[in-house]
Amino acid sequence: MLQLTKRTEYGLIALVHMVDRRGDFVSAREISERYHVPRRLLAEVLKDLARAEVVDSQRGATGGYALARPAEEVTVGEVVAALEGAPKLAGCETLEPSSAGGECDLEPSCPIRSPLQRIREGIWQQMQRTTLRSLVEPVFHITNLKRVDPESTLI
Amino acid sequence: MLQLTKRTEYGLIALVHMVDRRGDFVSAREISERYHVPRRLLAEVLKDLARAEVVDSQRGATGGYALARPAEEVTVGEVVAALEGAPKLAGCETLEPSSAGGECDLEPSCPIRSPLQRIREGIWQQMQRTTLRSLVEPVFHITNLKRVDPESTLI
DNA sequence: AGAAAGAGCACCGATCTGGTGCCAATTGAC
DNA sequence: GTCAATTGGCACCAGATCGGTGCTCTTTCT
Ligand code: SF4
Ligand code: SF4
Repeated sequence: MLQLTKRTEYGLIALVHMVDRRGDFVSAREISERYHVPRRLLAEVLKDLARAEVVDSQRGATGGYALARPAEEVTVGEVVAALEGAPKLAGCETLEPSSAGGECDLEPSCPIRSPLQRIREGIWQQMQRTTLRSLVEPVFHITNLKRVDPESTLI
Repeated sequence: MLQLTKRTEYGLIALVHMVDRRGDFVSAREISERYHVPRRLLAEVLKDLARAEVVDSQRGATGGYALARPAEEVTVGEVVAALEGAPKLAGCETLEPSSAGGECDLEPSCPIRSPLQRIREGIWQQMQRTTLRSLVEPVFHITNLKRVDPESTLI
């Protein structure tokens, strides 16, 4: 449906909350109460982010989560990839040469396969050059855009 | 899941097939056999595209579908919007002030709402400047990119 | 010992998606 | 006029996905 899942949104919210708090472990409960997000689901999401080494996790009474890297080095694309897999846009794009083959049986005659991949590449790059820092401070985002898109109000 | 639906893919395939055939009405059956796409589903999709005035439809024995405008004036974004609604990326973005309100109950405290909208805007613009013509002849697409993105190999 | 936190896993209901069935209306060919 | 081919409209289905929860176990601080 060309829409991010709630899991990804919750993950981004949590990550933004952790920006500039390195070393300070924040519990899932705290975040869930702060933003009115289901606690258990958020925990599940943060677990996945810990697996992807986007955040560090600490167990125990005063445990929680903290950014594993500075906010400038964590991209939205990375978060999306960790929580819902690399964006595919079309069903045929096998990133890994997955063994259980036949994704789409009309690949040979499909006239839109490679064009769609080009579009997806653009979306992907946009997400990869959007960092957590640029989420919390829009200036960074605009700067990044300027670098590749001089005229912001096109069309 | 950040992926186009099969409906949209089938629609794009059909539209690409109609490029440079203005005035010639192509039946859903012909396209379905040519690309091995479910005939009934394709018909449903083309019906929606006809409603959105992307294609003209003609009933009867020699009927079918044809592009309503030249391929340079039909954008991928328009097709996506017609087949799965304008891309939202997040659940809260109400394009129309929809009466049945409460999309997301944490809007007031959500720290990622407006940043996500910016990203979505970028994706949306990319789809809107990709025309049917640029799908069938990649040169157009590259040209369009050049106009706004002088360095193609960024990152 | 006890409280607070994450890890793991299974599970559920609602929604969306891909796809089909069936019939009516339209139109051209014979 | 009749027939075949086509679109239009609607309902319906099975499977996948999504949002969310329950329960138990382990870890760690107090
Ligand atoms: S081969 Fe074509 S129809 Fe099949 S998944 Fe890829 S883009 Fe879509
Ligand atoms: S308000 Fe925030 S969490 Fe809710 S749908 Fe919008 S972006 Fe997502």
